[in-house]
Amino acid sequence: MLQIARIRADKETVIQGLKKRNINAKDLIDSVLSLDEKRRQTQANFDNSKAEMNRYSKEIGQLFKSGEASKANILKEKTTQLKEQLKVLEQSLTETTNELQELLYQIPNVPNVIVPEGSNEEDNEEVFSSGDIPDLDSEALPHWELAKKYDIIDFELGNKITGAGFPVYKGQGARLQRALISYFLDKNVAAGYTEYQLPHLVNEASGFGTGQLPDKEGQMYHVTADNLYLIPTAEVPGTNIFRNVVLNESDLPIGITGYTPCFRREAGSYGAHVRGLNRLHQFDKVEILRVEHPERSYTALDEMVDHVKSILEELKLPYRILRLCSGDLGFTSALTYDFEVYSTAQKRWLEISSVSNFETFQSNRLKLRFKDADGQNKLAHTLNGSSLALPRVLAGILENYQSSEGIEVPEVLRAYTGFDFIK
RNA sequence: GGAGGAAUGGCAGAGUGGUCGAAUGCGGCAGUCUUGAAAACUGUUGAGGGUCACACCUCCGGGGGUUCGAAUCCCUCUUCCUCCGCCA
Repeated sequence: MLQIARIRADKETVIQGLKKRNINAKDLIDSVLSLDEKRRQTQANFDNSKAEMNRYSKEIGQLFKSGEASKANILKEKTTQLKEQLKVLEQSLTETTNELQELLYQIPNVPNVIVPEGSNEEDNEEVFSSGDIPDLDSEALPHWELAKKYDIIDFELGNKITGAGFPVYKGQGARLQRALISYFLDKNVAAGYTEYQLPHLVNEASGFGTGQLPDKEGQMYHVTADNLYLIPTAEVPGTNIFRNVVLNESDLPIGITGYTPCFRREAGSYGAHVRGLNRLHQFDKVEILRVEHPERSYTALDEMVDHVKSILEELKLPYRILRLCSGDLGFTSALTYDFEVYSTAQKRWLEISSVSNFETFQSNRLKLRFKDADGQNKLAHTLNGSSLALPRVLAGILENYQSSEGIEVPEVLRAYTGFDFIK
């Protein structure tokens, strides 16, 4: 959520920024500003009436104390009309505030100036690529075939137990998964992130805190009996640690990492793109998350990108980094880098990480602040990224490391898996 | 799951209808004193809205209600504690 103060002070920059997202926000911003004006006016009216009422109450109290009950009762009668008026004003204030809030919820984050203009993923800007795409022979298999051949992932069993999109990892497949999780977490901890184990279900307030609610309600699994939601990403419980928190400036920066399963309904997804591990209802992910001083957040973003890079270098997978264009940029993000690994057998790129700076967009909604040197409370910047999403990394490993002898385990993982080859 | 009790400022802890945004203690900050520090003393110390700045308004777990007036009374939800039951 954008700060109303920013819109008030810097209306044109906001409109220009949103134009990049192909949004003509002028009318929306104008309604926001006029509603804001109305809200403040209503607030002032309410406050004045309330102040009057408070004066009456005080006076009545004093009259009762000094035994002048009849005088007090006369005053009491005077308050009835005022009371009615207060009720009306309060209702109007609530309505206006809510209306304003709803409009603000509709406005996406203002893209950073370096976000390239564009309408869809075609316009994303490749900023880096690394690793050779192996020249596989014609017998190269896509990962779902490899999974079957080596009996390491059982999609049908998942269908039986739960439904489509809930694969079962078996034997070396399961151990490879566990190895990846441990390896990612160890890398993150070594880079200074504090490891957390977070709840996999969250309440409504947390859903609102990170913006999954009310907009994307249909994307989450909802446990209606207890009104809890299965997390679609560790970002939700991880970021809500900081809901309604005032930090000391010296607490910053904060870095957190955690492994969680992620649950996504993916309503409306189908076809070849959801084949195998490409798109699942349940998958594993290790997340990194930072809370930063506004002056440092873009340095932090670069650090995060470099960190994820180093993981992919160690895994020796062919990958590229994209700077998302304005049309592909997420609602809450000001700047996002996507990491994609090349799926050699499918001949397509698979997104395995997305690293974003939200600036104050999340913290404004969360009320995540820090006390600066002058004792002022200011909104902190939040960032997060995957390091990494497991299924597509696994797909990348299976496909890129395959040979007639089996699937070689990337060297860095061998200490974790305890085996060098999947045969 | 059942029965009781509780939730107040960074922490501890008073306050059971009327100048209570809230006593007191601890902690934090500033000052006096000191070569420096400690101790002692003095002052200060929550958040949001609003204003050029004041004024003013809101907030005592969340939501709703009663009342001229609510931290205080009522309803409801949540969380914590004690006891019973169940259980990895």
